[in-house]
Amino acid sequence: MPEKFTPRDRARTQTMAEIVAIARRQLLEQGAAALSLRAVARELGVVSSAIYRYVPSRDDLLTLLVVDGYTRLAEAVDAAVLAHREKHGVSDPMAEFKTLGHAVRTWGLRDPATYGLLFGTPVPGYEAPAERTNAPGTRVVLRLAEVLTMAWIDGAAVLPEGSPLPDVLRSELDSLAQEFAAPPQADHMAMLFHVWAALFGLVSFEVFGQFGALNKPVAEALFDNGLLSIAAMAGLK
Amino acid sequence: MPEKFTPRDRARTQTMAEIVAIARRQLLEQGAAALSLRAVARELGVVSSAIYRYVPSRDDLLTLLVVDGYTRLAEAVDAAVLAHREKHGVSDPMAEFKTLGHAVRTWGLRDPATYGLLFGTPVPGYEAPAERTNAPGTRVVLRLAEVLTMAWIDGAAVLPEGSPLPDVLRSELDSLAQEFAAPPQADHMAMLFHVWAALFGLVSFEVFGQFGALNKPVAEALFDNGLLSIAAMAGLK
DNA sequence: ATTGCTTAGAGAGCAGTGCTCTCTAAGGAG
DNA sequence: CTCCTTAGAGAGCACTGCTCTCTAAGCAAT
Repeated sequence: MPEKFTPRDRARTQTMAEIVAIARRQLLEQGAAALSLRAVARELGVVSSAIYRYVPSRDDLLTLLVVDGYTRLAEAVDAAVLAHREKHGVSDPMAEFKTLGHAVRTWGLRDPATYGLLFGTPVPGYEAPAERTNAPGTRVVLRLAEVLTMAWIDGAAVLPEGSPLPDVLRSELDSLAQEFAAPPQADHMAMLFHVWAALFGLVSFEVFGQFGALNKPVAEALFDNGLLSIAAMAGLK
Repeated sequence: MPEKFTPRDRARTQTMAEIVAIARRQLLEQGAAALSLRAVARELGVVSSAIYRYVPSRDDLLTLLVVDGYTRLAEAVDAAVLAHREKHGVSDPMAEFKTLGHAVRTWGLRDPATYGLLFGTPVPGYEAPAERTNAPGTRVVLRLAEVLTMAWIDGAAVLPEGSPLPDVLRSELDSLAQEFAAPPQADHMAMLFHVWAALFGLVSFEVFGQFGALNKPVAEALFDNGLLSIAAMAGLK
């Protein structure tokens, strides 16, 4: 089918993009709570009621920004990891893990408000529609899974032994492991999850300022050290 | 000095307590964003301008709730750990660590809005005044430090070897370690920090619903397993 | 080309918010 | 009893999200 684009269509998608751009800037500069449809409309040069032609509600604007944020984060992470591979080959999972971790941290520190929107307190009364956010929202975990899985396969990482998983958990994780190409089993899935949570715990504490003001080089060194501990937790050397 | 309490004084502190109680309930039921001074005033049976006699601003109300939240969390954690000690003695740091972790998780799941206020996205434009929040805000870490430190001292936990800390970090952490009674050195402080971050990463992911809807027994088992991995990271067996 | 549906935007309006101001009445100390 | 302080009332300002109705322009079919 030919799919015509009338001038109106083009104007619409352009206005839409402009709205997201304006909202993103306001989010960056003033935080999520200060994000206002009226302010966006004002900046767009349009009366307040008019943006409701484009965005049905404030929550919907947030969803737009959530999707946008997940996508940008995933792209930053992918770019960092792939650039590393480009340069050093795929043989160093530890280095790749560190690269991934630092990419997440750097991105979060650069845009704390969006980071908070993605990984912080959920906006009350608002639930991100899974069908729109799931795909972009899982890209980083999937990349992390790829890095760790490769390490586990080729022996660069060996999962430390622990007590066996309880059955409820094992069966759940096994079915989840099906979706991966190769050998990760339930134990690997559990560890992947813990690494993921620990990494974001580290980043969140720093982005959200949970421990007062650490000066930059100290914070960086601490994060670096944290990545090493997390890697060790996963059996990665 | 005699410190008289006039009827007015008593009425004031009582009204103050009532305000916090109402706000807390509203926070629990509708989340931080929906917390409104006017709503609190309404429920207090007073005209909207009147609560400004008690609370100078909305942000200040939030501070009140932050302090209140930190205190309640710390009390829940302390109660759990101390109850465990009461029952089993102080000889099992692993069990104490798990008790502490579960206490944090349970508390967070029971009052997600307050948990989010404490550990989630900071309210933009609002900075918790350190002189009021620091003391209650550090109680849980200090308890965690106590548990781990005891384990490190009596050999129940042995810090895994890693690459030495960079100097900037080491000196910073060493001076921080001064504040503790006994042997923890910079490496221990770093690990304490990572354990703390990993624990809250785990809890936050669950409280904030970062991974869709896991059914309860699975989530519990996963968390349990996560605690084991974190403990292993700290060299705790 | 004219008809007729769809759309972008304007404008007014509602109910709610935080916060400030002024005024009244009661509390309490000298 | 006097005089200062305080709790609360009430009006008002500037802002929010969102809805409604109306006008003018886009666009497709006849």
